[in-house]
Amino acid sequence: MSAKKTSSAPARSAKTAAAAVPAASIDGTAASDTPAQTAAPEQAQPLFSELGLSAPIQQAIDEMGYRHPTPIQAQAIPYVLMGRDVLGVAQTGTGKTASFTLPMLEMLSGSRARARMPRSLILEPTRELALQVAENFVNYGKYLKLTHALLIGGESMAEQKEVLNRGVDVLIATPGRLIDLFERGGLLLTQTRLLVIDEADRMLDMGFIPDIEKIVSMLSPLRQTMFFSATMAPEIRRLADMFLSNPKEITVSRPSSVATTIETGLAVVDAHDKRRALRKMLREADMQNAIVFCNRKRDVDVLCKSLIKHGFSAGALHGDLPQSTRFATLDAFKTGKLQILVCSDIAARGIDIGGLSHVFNFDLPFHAEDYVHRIGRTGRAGRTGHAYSLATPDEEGLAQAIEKLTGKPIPRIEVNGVDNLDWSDEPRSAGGRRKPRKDSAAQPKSSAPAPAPTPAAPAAPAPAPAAEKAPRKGRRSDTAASAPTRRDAGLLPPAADQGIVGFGEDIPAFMQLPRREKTVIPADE
DNA sequence: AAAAAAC
Repeated sequence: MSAKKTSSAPARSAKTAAAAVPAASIDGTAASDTPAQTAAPEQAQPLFSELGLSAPIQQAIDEMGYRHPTPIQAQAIPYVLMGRDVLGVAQTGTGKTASFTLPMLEMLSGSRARARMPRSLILEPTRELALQVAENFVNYGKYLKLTHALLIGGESMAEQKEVLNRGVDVLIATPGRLIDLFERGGLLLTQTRLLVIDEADRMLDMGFIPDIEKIVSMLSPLRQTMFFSATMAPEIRRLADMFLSNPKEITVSRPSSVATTIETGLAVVDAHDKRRALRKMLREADMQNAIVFCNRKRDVDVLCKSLIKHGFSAGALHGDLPQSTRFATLDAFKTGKLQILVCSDIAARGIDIGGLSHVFNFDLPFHAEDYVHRIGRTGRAGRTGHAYSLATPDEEGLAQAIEKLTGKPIPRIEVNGVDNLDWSDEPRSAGGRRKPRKDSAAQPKSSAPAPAPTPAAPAAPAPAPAAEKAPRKGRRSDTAASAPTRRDAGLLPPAADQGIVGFGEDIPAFMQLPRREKTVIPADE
């Protein structure tokens, strides 16, 4: 497949991209996620060569060193090739992605794409997952002349349109951009006969289902549909009934229940001690690489900066970062250039990183099920994983919800060098949810409180601090004396990198507050 | 409460 990417995604080593398909054998034992393979190794395992894939695809599989399909692959591929709808209940790490990419390549290899009419469509909830699927197509389609396009937000639409105009065989998309482009007339889905809805449970959580319904309604009812979800909640079942017709249902479970392959621990500390506690844990862990989850994007930035400041090799990943940074950071982590990935729940599910030794929860997740997804990033391929969490004394409820869901208590652990607390302890810092900020030096605070940074700040014509209260609007008309600019027309965001101009010495205090992207790390010791 | 996803 000649990879026509609309993204500027960095090249990926075959090893990491192939991680969705567990290696057949590394050290003599089946590096499998499935009980079928570990429980009955003496049983003859199916071979890829028996699945009816043609020579170019088989050769790509061979070259990547795979001989045995995973259970979901062995079960799904024949049915997909038969033209059946498939309902797959499987998580990442089971080889799910190749269970649809391989037969899709086979079915598409006979003919060619037509302009603006993709022949197949794969829907993914996040851009990172979309990229991961695209890499799968590149790897397995290397001996086919098929094209694919990545249709995701955050990147140039013109470029994506151009690729679509030339015609693509496989379109891999996140819902927002797909609908956007469709509504602009850049896309026709009438010829799309293969549809994959991946990570359906997550799409549901993220509120994508109306979008998915809309997209499905654009497709021909003659299509073949593959629908994947990690769980089969009633709501998901209802969706499956709506989108699929007489599907072959395939369920594969992951053997790694939390207890057996992941060692867990929970330390209760004061909020002020969290970063110190984490550093201690990071230093004392026998750690190859680690993901650290935070509940908030802001905290991801703060924590990552702090870790770097303390000499750790860390990078940040969350949805407010530019797309190029997101892909580059993930790639650096996967290839070992970064040891620690600090992220939001953007990476809690789906993203497949081979050989991750540790997961840390800097915050306990709000929803217990997210805990399971987060720590499921480690403990793969037969190795013991490690998942350690930090909690504050007021978060007993979150911990209990997790223990109830998993049916296992999380052993309490203590971190050296910080106050190890108990649920009954009072938070050290009084004053409710917000910690009192000790950032006096960084922020020039005049005796009068700084005005809120709302451009709409209405009449406040105090004489002396007049300049301080000047709304941004005034600044614009000041700088753009005569000719209105695109920025004035609201076509461009306010200049981010150009310092503050137009005030001479009298720059309003609020404009000197740190910007979001210039994260200030509050003191923690 | 938070995160993700379109400009």
